[in-house]
Amino acid sequence: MTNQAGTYIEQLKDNVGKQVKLAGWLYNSRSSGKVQFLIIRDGTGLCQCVVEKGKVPDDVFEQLRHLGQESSLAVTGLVRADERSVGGYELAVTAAEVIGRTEGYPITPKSHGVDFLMRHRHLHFRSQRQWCIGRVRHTVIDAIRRFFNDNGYVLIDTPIFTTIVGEDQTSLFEVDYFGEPLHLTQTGQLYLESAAMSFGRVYCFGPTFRAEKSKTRRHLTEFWMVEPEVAFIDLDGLLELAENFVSYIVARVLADNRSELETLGSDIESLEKMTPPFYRLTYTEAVEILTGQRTVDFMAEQLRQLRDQRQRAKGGIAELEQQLTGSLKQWKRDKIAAELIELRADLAETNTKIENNPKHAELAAGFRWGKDLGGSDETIISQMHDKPVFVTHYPKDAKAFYMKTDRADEKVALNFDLLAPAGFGEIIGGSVREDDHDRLLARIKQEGLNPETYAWYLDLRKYGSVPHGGFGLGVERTVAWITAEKHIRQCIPFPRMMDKVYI
RNA sequence: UCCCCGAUAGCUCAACCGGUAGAGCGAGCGGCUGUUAACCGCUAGGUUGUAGGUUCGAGCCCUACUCGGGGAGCCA
Repeated sequence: MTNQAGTYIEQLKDNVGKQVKLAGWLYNSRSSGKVQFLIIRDGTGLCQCVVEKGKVPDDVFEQLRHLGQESSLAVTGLVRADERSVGGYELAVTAAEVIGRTEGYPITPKSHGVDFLMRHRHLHFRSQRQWCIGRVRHTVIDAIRRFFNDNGYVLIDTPIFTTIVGEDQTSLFEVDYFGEPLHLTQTGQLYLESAAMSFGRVYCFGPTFRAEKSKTRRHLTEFWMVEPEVAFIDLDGLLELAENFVSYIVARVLADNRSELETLGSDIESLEKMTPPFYRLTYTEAVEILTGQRTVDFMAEQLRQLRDQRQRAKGGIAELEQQLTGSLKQWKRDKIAAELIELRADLAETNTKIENNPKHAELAAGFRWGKDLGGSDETIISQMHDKPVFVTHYPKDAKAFYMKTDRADEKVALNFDLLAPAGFGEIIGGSVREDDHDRLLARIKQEGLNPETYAWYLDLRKYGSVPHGGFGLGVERTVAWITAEKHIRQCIPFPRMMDKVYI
């Protein structure tokens, strides 16, 4: 079967003045009696198709007038540039053919709740926002592969069924593997280390599974992670690699998906500043900031701004309510009622932030050296910076057994997290790996892990051990940060969350 | 596992002190030759999450449960 469309919407700019045929779905339509405006999407973009009475057969005009949202159709017409149209081009329709009629499409052009949209995920894809995010995700993944492929890295596919524990036993999904318990991978890193001793620079890229009982906007039980691993590298080398890598991804999205970012409301100006070097803080410095006056002031200022915001919202609501008590035309009342709903939703969100602010301030102030940084602590640090922040040298006891101890300060590990700016939080975690056989063995025992299971991993330290390290970047968190999407469940096609799989 | 919030029309939300449940969008019909989540008129659409309780009377108060949202811990 040949493509029924002669032309895709993204090609319209090269076809001005020509007659073309488009095939797509009816995204929205407006009618003005003798002229109709059909917004059609075809996967490559949106196009306004203008249907004038008399320019098409009367029965076709009538059929289009009653066509439901998301009906599929093919339209033929003349391409012309018009500032008033989405995308700047429109089609003056001369012929149209309905392919699949639709009645009662559930997702309307008005707002919907998260749960409703998730239950209609298979249809939600068609919405503008999801379409934009999907295209950004595509670019992010392509940029990830290109960066490593162009810089001498070899792709290694690490297993999804694993016999080893990377992070924490409790966060693993167990599967019955012909009667034997195995686990779904939570990192490819350990396997990757063995590959790094062969190829030097390697990376793995695939789905990762974590059974953490986390119900937050930055958690999924199944997510995609890319992990490079490099032989003969130190912590500074890793930080440099990570900042070049992240900067490259952002630059690619800015180059390939600018209009999507605009539609999504991303902060393009701020993304353009994402160039090396990023900020560097040690964990100890981060703790000093969190427990110091700077954070007290910062949180107080934030609270003040939130309260202002709340006051403004309340004032707006009161004013609108006052207006409603007067005598008004019905349409005016309705309009005010709609505005009230929006203001109340904003107010509720602001109230939640106000409620959380003191809790987070308290958590930060009460932070003691030795704990891992909490989500809210990361948020505070990242909110204080306009570029990503590396936090390095965490207490080794709070970190995984494979991380190398800093020989200059045995209390800390040679590791780092990368926090995306403006409150997005952690998108990368990485470290230099412990390359001393006896130290690693001791840590494995200390964690209560079985050294026999890790015999092969210990072998890597017996035969030509070298300093090496790597990191993992979460794809969905990166996409969420770049697209300014609040929840990472919107950044993966079919999200799997704690206790919740929709379709 | 813990803390906070919520559940009312297909969807998003109103309903003052407890007194017969209302809008917008969507659907259907009609009007309008440049609309931008178009607009205007009409029509249809409800066992207020479930089970109890208090009351002359419960969407509203009380108890339990179910489901959903946000956050903590943990993490990419």
